[in-house]
Amino acid sequence: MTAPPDRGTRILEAALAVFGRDGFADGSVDDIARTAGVAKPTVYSRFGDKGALFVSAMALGAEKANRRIEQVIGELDTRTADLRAALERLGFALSECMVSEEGSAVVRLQVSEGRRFQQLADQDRREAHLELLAGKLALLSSAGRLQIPDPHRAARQLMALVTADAIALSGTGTRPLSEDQIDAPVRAGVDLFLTAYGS
Amino acid sequence: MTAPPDRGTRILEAALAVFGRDGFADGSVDDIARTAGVAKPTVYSRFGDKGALFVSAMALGAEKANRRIEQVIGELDTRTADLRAALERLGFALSECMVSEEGSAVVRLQVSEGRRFQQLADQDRREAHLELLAGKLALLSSAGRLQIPDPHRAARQLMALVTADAIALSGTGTRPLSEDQIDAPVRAGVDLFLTAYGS
Amino acid sequence: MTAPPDRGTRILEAALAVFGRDGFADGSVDDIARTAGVAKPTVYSRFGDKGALFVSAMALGAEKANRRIEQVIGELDTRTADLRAALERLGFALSECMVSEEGSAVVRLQVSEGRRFQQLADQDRREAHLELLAGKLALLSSAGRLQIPDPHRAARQLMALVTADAIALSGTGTRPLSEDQIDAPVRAGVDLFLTAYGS
Amino acid sequence: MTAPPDRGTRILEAALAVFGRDGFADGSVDDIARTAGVAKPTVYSRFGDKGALFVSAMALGAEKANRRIEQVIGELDTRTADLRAALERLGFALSECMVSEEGSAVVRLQVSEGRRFQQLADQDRREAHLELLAGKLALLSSAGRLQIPDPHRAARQLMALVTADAIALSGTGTRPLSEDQIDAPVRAGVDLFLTAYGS
DNA sequence: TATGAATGAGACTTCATTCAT
DNA sequence: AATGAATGAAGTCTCATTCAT
Repeated sequence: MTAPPDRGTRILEAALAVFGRDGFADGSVDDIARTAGVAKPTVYSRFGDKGALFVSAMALGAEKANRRIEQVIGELDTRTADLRAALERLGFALSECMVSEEGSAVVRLQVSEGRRFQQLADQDRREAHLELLAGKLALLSSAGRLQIPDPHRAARQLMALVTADAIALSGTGTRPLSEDQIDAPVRAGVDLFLTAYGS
Repeated sequence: MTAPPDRGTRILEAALAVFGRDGFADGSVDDIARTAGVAKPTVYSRFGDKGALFVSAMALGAEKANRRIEQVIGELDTRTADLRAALERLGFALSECMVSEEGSAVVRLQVSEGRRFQQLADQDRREAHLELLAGKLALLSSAGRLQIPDPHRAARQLMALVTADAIALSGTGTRPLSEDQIDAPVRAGVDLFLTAYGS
Repeated sequence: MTAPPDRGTRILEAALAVFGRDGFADGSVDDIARTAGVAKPTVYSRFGDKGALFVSAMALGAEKANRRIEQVIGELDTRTADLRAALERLGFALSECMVSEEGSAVVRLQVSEGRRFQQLADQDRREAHLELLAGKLALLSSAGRLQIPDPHRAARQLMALVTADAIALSGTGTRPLSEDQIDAPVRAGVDLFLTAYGS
Repeated sequence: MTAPPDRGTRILEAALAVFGRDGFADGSVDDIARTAGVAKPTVYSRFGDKGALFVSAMALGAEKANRRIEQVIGELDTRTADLRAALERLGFALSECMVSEEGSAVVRLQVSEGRRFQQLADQDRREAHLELLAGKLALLSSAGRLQIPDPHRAARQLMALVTADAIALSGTGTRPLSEDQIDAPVRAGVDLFLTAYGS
């Protein structure tokens, strides 16, 4: 299916892996070039300098993470019979996005390097995701399954309720979580959400 | 009032400032020593090496942050007439803890260096804070002001609802927030909380 | 005649000179790089670290010294008319090898760093030299010029007799010797040798 | 018997041990002070600086080594029935002096630091030892047991013959020797000596 | 265009040496 | 006289970056 990635992509993937593992300052361009199987000057001629390479690599990483989140939200079936179960599935999947190896690496790098590279903020499509989720909730409200006066606000709240604990408990992906450590907060969050907004 | 801090403390304060500004890898011991007004070997003879210095500095930073959070939670008056206002004040104050210059620096460093320095996890007293908050909620429940079957669970949820947006919107303290960006989510969070758990 | 030596060789020559002058611990890589006319990282990328550089430099030094000794022994003419004179020439030359600037530097470094760098022992071709000399003595014995039951043993003895004093008197190359300080022991040594093994 | 050594002596012993183990450059004053159980400034106030301390420590070490050698030579019984055995015993004992832990350490330091500290040459009583041995040989010659025209010269030769191999084979005390590696050259050396000078 | 080799700058760390007590 | 703590200087090593091929 996937064609063998070209040089540029290979470099970005390598950069993402190395920066994700070692951080920006400790991730070495040498290491990246070696991992990508190219010579160092190739990296420089393609991407300028380490900072630009980092921003490009993060664009790739954020893109992947964003797509995954969008897919997860997209899969919320607003016409399901069992709404609670559907919301819980959404919550599990979102938590998984946050604590997964790759997902959490991107988050960690955004947090730790957000100050130095303000551009990283532009790569974060959080607002878009909330918009998407708000749309779903609005549909559920229209259908009379929920009573939601402000869907955007509800979307933010649902997101916070189902992901906050996974992030905190895992140390932003640093420590592995048991199934229950993910499940319990999600179920509790959905429960609270339905209590407040349920019809 | 406060006596001039001794050398050891001055070094830790300097380390916290420098690491908070530049991160662990890019924060230089030279810079820390200069900031503390001591010679570099003094730093080494006191703290061993850069990693140990970092852990010690983070202990100081976490201690400060923890104390502040504990104080904020402690100030929640469970016998207030206006419960909503009291919870909102709590939410504002907690958000402020997370996005403040020093508080967010500690959080960023915990996130970015948590992998390299697993000890940082031990400095995080999140569970203790939640216990404290759960106690307050249990009191409110006993007093009939709220209906809370599981106070620990409710504490987690309240914490998530009132702080998640401030953290996300500020880029973990990286970008300044308008008053409203803090207030609105807090008010919404408290509202949801009271809707679900209110008597 | 000799082409300008390449970078690697220049570095090794410089290292040998610096280590020979200052010892391993006090010989600085900075100094070596400057002497070789290259930048410090060039040294590191070529040779790994200071220890490996030292071992490589010693390999070069030992190689030179060994070749010289082998040549000296090789030049012993077993068919000469004046055997005493030939053996004395050999003794002078060997002594010269031991107390010469470069030769003694190698010896000093082998002695002082032999513990830390056990590999240095492998660079010492003393046994090979003795084998060579033993062969010559065996020839002389076969020709009836000497009566030598055990040529290896005799080779060791001759070597000891003609070099021990030069080494000791010069402080392993540390102090200059007068002609006579070299000549007298050599002559005495050869004399003893011929007295014992002469036909 | 021996009173508990005073502070000064304890420092010198410690210095000798540390320098002997690590060399002059790598032997640290900190380490010496710790080993001696005193504070660093005590070392400085007593001995001036590291170089002076080294020279003093070497004086102690050389003194010990010299005394031992003098005792060994002194024990050569010129009226023994079995002269060969007596000379061999002398040779073994001298070899042992050269390759023993402490003896070889002193030799290595003299070799490696002889250039920097020319004073070390004055601590070497080699000529005195040879004089002592020459006296013994002269007695043997007078008694008709040996035919020695020049006792000083013979002393030098005997010394070289019986110690050179032990020193070379052990890498100046760096590598352990088997019994035979010491014995064989000594026996061979004495044999040669007796062949040449025996009556 | 891709690379092997080179470099300037700077980081961490250690040590001999000295104050202040 | 002895010490705990402090420091200036220096050394090894690494890295982002650039020539020359």
